[in-house]
Amino acid sequence: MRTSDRDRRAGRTTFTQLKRRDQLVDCAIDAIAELGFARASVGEVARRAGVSKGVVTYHFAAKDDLIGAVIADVLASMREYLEPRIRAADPMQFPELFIAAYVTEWAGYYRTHARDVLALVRIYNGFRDESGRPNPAFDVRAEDVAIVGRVLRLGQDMGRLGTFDAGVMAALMKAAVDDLLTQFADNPELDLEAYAAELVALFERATRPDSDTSSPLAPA
Amino acid sequence: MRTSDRDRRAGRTTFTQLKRRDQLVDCAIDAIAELGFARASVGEVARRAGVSKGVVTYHFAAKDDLIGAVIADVLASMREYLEPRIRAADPMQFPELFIAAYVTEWAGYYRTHARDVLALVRIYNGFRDESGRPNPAFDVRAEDVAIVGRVLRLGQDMGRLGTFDAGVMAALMKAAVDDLLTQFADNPELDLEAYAAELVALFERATRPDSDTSSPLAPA
Amino acid sequence: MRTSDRDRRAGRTTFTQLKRRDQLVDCAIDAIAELGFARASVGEVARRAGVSKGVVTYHFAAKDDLIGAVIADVLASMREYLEPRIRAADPMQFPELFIAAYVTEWAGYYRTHARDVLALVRIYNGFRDESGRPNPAFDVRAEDVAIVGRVLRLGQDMGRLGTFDAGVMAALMKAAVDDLLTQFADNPELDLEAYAAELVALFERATRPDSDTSSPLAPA
Amino acid sequence: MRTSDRDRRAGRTTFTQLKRRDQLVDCAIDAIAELGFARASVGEVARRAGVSKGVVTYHFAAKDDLIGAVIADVLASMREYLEPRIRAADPMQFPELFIAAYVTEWAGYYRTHARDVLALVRIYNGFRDESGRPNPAFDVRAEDVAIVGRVLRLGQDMGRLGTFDAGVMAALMKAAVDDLLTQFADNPELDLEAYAAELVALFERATRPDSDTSSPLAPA
DNA sequence: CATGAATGAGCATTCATTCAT
DNA sequence: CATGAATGAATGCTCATTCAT
Repeated sequence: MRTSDRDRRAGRTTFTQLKRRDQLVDCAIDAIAELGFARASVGEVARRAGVSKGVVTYHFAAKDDLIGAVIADVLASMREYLEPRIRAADPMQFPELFIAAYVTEWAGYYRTHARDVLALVRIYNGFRDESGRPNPAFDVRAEDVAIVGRVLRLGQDMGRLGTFDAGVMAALMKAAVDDLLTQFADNPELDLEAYAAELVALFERATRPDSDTSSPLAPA
Repeated sequence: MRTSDRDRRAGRTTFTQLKRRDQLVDCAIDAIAELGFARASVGEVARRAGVSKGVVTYHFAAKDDLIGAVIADVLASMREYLEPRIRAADPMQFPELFIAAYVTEWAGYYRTHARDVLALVRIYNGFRDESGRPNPAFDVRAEDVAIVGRVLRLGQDMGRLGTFDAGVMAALMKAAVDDLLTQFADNPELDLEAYAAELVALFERATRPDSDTSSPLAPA
Repeated sequence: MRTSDRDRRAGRTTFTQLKRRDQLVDCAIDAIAELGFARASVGEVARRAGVSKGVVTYHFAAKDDLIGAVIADVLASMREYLEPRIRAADPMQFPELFIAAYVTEWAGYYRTHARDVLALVRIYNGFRDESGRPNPAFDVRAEDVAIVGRVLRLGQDMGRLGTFDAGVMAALMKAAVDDLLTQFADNPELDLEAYAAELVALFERATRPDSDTSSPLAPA
Repeated sequence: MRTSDRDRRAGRTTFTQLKRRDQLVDCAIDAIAELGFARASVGEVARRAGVSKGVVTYHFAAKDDLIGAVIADVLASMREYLEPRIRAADPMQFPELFIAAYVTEWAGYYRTHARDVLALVRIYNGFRDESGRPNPAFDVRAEDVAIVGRVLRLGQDMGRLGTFDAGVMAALMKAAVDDLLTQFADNPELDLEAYAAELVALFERATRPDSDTSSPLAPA
């Protein structure tokens, strides 16, 4: 996914190219996370990579392509980390366990990749095209929330989760982990695990089966 | 609060001045909400106001002063709307009702002032000084979360709210209303009241007294 | 000399007008001496006068007119101070005493009017029109040097001064008092009288009759 | 000395870079000498160089760096010309010859480099930072005067020069050559050699051993 | 592949000037 | 007379982009 669009020559992608591209994407992530989207200029990225500005232009026809590569890269890294871990919780079988897995694994990801996600958030917040629309790469965000919503709905159908609007709950779970990242970025001392545990407890209370009706009054 | 700093002599502020300042602040809010912080240049604000760039400079010595005026204005408007309404819920007496009031009133505010809060969020996300620190005007944000936390803790002490980390819950409530704004901005068709009602239900489930122990089993 | 050119109504010049003009010229002198010619904007002058920018424009059609007034004012003040004092030395009768008078009186003038002359010098150095030519008001400078030269030549003709190029000597005397001002501006502790005395001694040595040849050996 | 500060990596400076930098410094000198410091904008310098404004920014991060380069360049050129020539007069052995060397060589330098020194003087007069202090690069000026003073004092100690305040005399010598430059700039027809010769004669008269007391009484 | 050089648009800001009230 | 308001040109600077080598 890091191969230049201008790579006319029969899809060839040399090893050097790949290395350079990755390095540039990496430096871009650093710059964006550290300085914010606005201050992360092409020149700054080149400086951090120790190369000339032209190199960036060579590998990415336009700055937007570099940003796109950052987005794609971070999204891929997120997927690579989260998907197997969440799948391991077997959400289709145990949707009620999915909530804990979702929150916990996001927190786990932040522990090692806060910088990357921070860059992603900075781009999400800072980048609008001329019409004011956000980068289409972020449609994936909405999709993710939709998936979470479907899992929650499944849990409800299975009677393992209580009554609530699955869409709202899914959006809130996303908002919760987003906010956790922001807090972590502002305060690196934050205990991610403890915070995540609190969130899990909180969401479990909010989603557990409706005890009132099924009820402790019923015979054991 | 929109009176020029350069108006040293006798604090005089003419009506015209006030009107222009308000107009400029208004156009700045529009521009920021629509185009994002980065694209909301002084020239763009002037264009929207139908005046020359110099007018902006005349009323606001520097762009930061304009942004500061936007922040101050929106914060003041938020306070003016929210404070009496939330106070009316008498959070000191009925902390458990505060949650509903908090979420509902924020949603109500968004119905008429989404644009303003959106601008505020855009500034919050887009503005970093050279050291990367956010605008100090936003310390108020942390304070607000702290206040919510204190109310929740009070409710716990009064036995009206269950066991949970009040700080985490307060942060999540803030994140929830922030996210609601973002969704509303992306989709103006969103039913704010319905969404808010879901959030209220959700947070009430998550914060209600621990039924297991206090318990319906106890004699009437 | 401080009356506005745009004073259309039958040459009338009210007292208030005069006072304002003088005040503005004064503030302009302050601003130029303190901040340099470039930073002495119309707005700055107005600020120092405690009036609006429009007042300056009202009294001086253009900024150049204000600068012209400053030049004229300071030149007039210099004349008023120096002319009678130097005339008192009776240069036509005693050209050899003129040198001491010239240097001493300039130094004396600086003691109370350094600020004014400093402003003049700043204008002289900072002001060029589009073609790069200095303000024509400074032709007076060359005239002054010419006059000094004539006095020196007279002294030579009278045998009271030695052999030297009167033009060069006159220019150097001007350069000497100019330099004295600069040094005084940089270091207000400078002892003007002592410095002037040294200069006088120096110039007397350089201009005294050629002792070797005309000589004390010659019969009375 | 004209190498960019932004050229961190391995101090590499290409030939082209050097040429462009020199050209820009040259054009800056021209612009400043011709139009004065205030009117010598970055755009003007670029126009004279026949390049876009961005080129100047590319080679000099800020305008101050360009000005700094002009100062450094001209000072270096002055040193390169004057130092060996004045040293050749062996001022430590013959301080009385130093005066002639000093004045003559400055005049000689002006013949080919008036434009450069003029630019330097324009900068000296036009550049103040916000606090009103002149550019620290000009401390060298005071140092030079101090050195001249020391040579004069040495001459006095050796009995080769008369009684006078060496500091005042040194300052006047500097003022004299400065003034010579100004006159030459205003009038390119000026005979530098002749003028310098007059100055030399003048200063020799002013500094020669005190003949009155020691001497004409002595036997022929 | 990589570089340095150059470009030009855009930005915030300063400032002299104009003008209605 | 005086003011506040508005204008528009110019300035220093940043930056994405282009290109010859």
